[in-house]
Amino acid sequence: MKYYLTTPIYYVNAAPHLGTAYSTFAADLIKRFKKMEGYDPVVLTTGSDEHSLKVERAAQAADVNPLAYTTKMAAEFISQWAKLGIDYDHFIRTSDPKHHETVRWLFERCKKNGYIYKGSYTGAYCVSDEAYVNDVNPGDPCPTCGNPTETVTEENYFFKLSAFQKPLLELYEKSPEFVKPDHRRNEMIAFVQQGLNDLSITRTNIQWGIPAPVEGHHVFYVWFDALISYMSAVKDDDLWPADLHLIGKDILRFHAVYWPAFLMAADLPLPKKIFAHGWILHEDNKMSKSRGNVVRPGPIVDVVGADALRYFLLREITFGQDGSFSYDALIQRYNADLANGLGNLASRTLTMIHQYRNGVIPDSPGSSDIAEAARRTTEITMDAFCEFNFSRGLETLWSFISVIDKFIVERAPWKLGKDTSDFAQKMLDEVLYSAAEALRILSAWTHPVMPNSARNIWIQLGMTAPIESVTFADLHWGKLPAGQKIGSVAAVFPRVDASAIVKMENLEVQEKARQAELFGAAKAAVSSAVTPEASAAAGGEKISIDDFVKVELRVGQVVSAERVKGADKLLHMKVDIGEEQPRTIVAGIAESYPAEAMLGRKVVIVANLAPRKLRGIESNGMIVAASLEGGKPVLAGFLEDVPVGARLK
RNA sequence: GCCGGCGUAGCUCACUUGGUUAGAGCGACGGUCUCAUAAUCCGUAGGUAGCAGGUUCGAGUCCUGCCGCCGGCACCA
Repeated sequence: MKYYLTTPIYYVNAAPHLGTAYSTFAADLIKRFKKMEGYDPVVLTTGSDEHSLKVERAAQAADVNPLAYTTKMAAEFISQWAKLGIDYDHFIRTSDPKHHETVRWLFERCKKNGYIYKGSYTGAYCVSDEAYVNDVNPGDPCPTCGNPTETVTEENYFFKLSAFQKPLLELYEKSPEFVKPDHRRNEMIAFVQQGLNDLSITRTNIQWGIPAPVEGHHVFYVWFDALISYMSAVKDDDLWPADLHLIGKDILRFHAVYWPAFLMAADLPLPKKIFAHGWILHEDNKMSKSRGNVVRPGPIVDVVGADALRYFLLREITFGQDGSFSYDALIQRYNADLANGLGNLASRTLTMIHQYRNGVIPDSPGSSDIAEAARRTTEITMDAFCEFNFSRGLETLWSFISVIDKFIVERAPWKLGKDTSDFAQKMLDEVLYSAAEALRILSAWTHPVMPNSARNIWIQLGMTAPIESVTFADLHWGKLPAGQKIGSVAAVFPRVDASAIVKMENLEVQEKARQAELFGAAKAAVSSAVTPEASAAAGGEKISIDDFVKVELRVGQVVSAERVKGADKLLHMKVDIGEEQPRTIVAGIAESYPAEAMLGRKVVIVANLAPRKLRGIESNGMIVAASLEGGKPVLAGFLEDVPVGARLK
């Protein structure tokens, strides 16, 4: 029976970091686990999401065509995955002609079934960026460049998402396994119950995208492109539907709502399961470029190996929840679990077999207590892994390790070795066989999580069949052949000390610089010292002084401020900017600035912004604040005292 | 603001439907063994189960209120 699973396809504007590596590690683990369960073939798809205006611009700035640009970026992912030892089968790029064909095919099917219509899309458009701005109301300032947006209407193709409210709710109801974990499923139900709006699925202002098979220039918009790659990758292989889409919680809605709706519209089978995992936090903070706390996997792999990182992430973090990464915690777990635990068990067991039995596995049925412990360990771990509860599964395996360690100490084989009586020698055989057999089972079990280290132990045990071919049927007690000659012993997880952290941190600095150069190739072509983000933030083009003076910035003083009822972020203020009446301004700053703190405060106001109603209150202007990605706004202010009404220019 | 979740030892978490002195791993401390990677093993310390009430013979477990944290939506950016 086949098993087809996918990672998200990764957007090529940023290099792989710990979060993307995490998704991919987990997918790789599940692939190997499913193989052990006996599924065949087990196919894993990953890839790159390459179309967008932003990519088009970045390529332009780098003075290369978009395909050349994204090829370079995709190559970075491919080389990272190689370094991390990811065993994927397909790397699908959305720029692949095969994918273009699939997208158009799916579009035609949806259209034939009556779920596509041409309509007009009205949205906020930023003239200076020449781009539609999503999730912004017309008249709001553009989030990228800050210029006011305009309301523009454009002919677009729409997907009738609204028609799928009921079918989706039925799907969630009938297939409780479709969205996992359960609380995510509940969120999706709540979201769909609120009603669904049709989706605009094409754009006319983008060149770098998949042309829609319609009159005029229309290119498919992100989700009616990226999602379909899961299908494109295996279109000819009879693998659809996917058994699992593994994703991060941030893109759940697209996978759990849009994607099944597209497929239903096209009358195609639905994926079996969408599993949303959590985020990796860096020392309890969300990783983001603007905070500069992004951790990359490469340096960690260079110092402690990919297996150690994989083990850490999957053991430390309950799969599905957010979790925290720190170099410190990594090293601690490495030493405690891998070096002192599994590594040491392998080392002591194999050394004793060399020492007392000339490197030959003794002939003994082993201890029945240990055999029973092994059986229960497999049973519990199997349940945990089947539910993708990897941390629980690993915990179970490690408690088995401690059972063996305890068993060895109780039987004291080093004493038995000195006792030549038959009884003692038979007992010694039993101890050594039990430990070795436990080790064989443990290495097979840990193979999906730590492929290289597990193979290492497997080979040291003298096993000849490739560990990749092991299935759970091979895990029964007693399958370790007596008389087998074991290999030479070498530490699988040498202990590391705090200097490893320094090494990783130093390498991280280098890796950051390397990636910045790679992904910042645009900067050389644009202008001397601007990064791609900065140039994008500046709108990608220069404006004249005339453009600037159109924006009337004035100093104002807050004369009253109160929270807007029913909104977390809104502050309703009256601001004196030297006019007869104070202006009414509603601003989304309440989370960082309580009303009391605003009273009397001098602020910078965009005075000639078109009025806009927010929660029923007409706002006449906007307060200038630094807006950090994912962070709270910080108000602009002055170091010297400035009279109310003064113009900024 | 609406909906949902969580709050148990220094850290990470467990405790099946309410039932004896609330457990585990890591970390700390003390001891032990010598096969082993200053590893293993044994032991010790450490918890008013967020706070306050209530139901009950009995509550970490059920109910209410409050405090704190998180997620989704709204809203904002």
